[in-house]
Amino acid sequence: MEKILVVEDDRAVQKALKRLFVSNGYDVEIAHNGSEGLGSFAAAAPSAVVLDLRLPGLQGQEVCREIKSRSPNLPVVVLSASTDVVDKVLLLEIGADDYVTKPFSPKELLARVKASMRRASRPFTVPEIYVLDDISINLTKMELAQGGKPIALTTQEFKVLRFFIQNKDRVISREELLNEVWGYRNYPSTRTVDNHILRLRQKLEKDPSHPLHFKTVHGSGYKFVH
Amino acid sequence: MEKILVVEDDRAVQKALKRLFVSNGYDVEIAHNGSEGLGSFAAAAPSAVVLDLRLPGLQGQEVCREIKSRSPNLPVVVLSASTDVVDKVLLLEIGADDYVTKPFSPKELLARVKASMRRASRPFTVPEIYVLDDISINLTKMELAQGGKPIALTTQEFKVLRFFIQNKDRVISREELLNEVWGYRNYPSTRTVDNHILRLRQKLEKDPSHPLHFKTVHGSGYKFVH
DNA sequence: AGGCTGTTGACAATCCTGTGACAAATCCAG
DNA sequence: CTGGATTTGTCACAGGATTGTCAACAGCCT
Repeated sequence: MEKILVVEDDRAVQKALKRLFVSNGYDVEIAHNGSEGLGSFAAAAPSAVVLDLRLPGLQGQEVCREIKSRSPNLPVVVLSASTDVVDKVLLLEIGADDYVTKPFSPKELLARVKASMRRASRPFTVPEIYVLDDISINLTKMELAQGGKPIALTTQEFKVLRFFIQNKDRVISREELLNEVWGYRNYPSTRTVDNHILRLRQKLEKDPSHPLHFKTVHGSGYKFVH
Repeated sequence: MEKILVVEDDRAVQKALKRLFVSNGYDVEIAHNGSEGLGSFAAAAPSAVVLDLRLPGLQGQEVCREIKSRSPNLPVVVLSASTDVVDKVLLLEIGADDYVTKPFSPKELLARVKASMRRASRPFTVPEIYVLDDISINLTKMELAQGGKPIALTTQEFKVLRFFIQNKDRVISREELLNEVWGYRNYPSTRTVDNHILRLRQKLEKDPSHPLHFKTVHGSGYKFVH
């Protein structure tokens, strides 16, 4: 069974989190402060960490940084009070995978933890440069080129493309795509997804009306094949 | 949020159960008698049912049997007075997953309900690729192939196929299939099921008029064998 | 303001599904 | 065994749901 480490000093929140995760089939390990958290992290080998940024003693940020330096792929979801200035740059800097502001809905927290674990468990390492027919896709530089000539993709288009490459052969529902690429906050209509697929087809497929790579799976979503 | 259907005529017990489950993070639907229970069961799509065996009107046993015939995997936990002769054979016969005798401790009931839900949610592990004669069925990619050539299945057809594979050797009634594949909301006619079986036979059987895998069990439903 | 991006809504095209009708098979009572 | 009743197999079709596509709009950054 997958184990989740909860680092949190507030007893009431501890209890609520424990109940939430246990009732959803996870093991839970509780740590009351930062140093205890680091100890448990080493001893318990959790699959994910839920970390309150406001901790007595060793600061939450430090704990996060430390965990991430030792296990870069272990997902860490951060809790923060809504009054805190949650700076995305800070979160990025300390290596958090996601964050939730208190008060949070249990469902949302659970969804985020699950999502981060799913991302982390994807061992499929995608090469830096992915070659699709005569198009080369540089996933880190966010550049595409076809026969020496660059192909322009917008940021969003690129995110969608990358997600499809990372999940090639798997049927992706519009909902999953919205969750994973757009994030939980934004929820544009599903029509948006279709349009992005349309643009990717127009830019990447030889014959956009008979796509070879971006297949539609009627009633389910889309699938990238190669 | 997971919903629990409580079928119980005693107001006091209703209240206690509702409090118990709600305070532990579940949704609760109350039905006061058997026929109401069956109605709620169809409408509310609960994750578990707590059922008092002593009901006015339609007997509790009948309700349990009925629920189980429609959704064999839905956990049903039975309440019975301690003076009742609780026969384990009877419970088995009507399909109950567990039982608790009154007076019961809330903690124990909760634990049993949770346990039965956990058991039920454990998905029958099916290999990712299922091989049926010369057809390979990739259950995650939603792809079928026969001798290198792909076989096209619609989403609905695929869902039906997956359900049969997951329940191989078991006789599936049309009603159960409608519940499990189509969902509680939609209720197309049972003729629909026959047509989907027909299509699966045409696509997957060597001789569709003499099916080797999708057997019909006259008067009961269908059975997938392999 | 002006250009670029992302999103939305409308409409058409396409695909899928449920339904009913009839034929075939099966069951059952006599 | 036999005939009628019930259940199932099979087909074609219409309506509905899903998707492709386009144009226009809103938001943002410069």
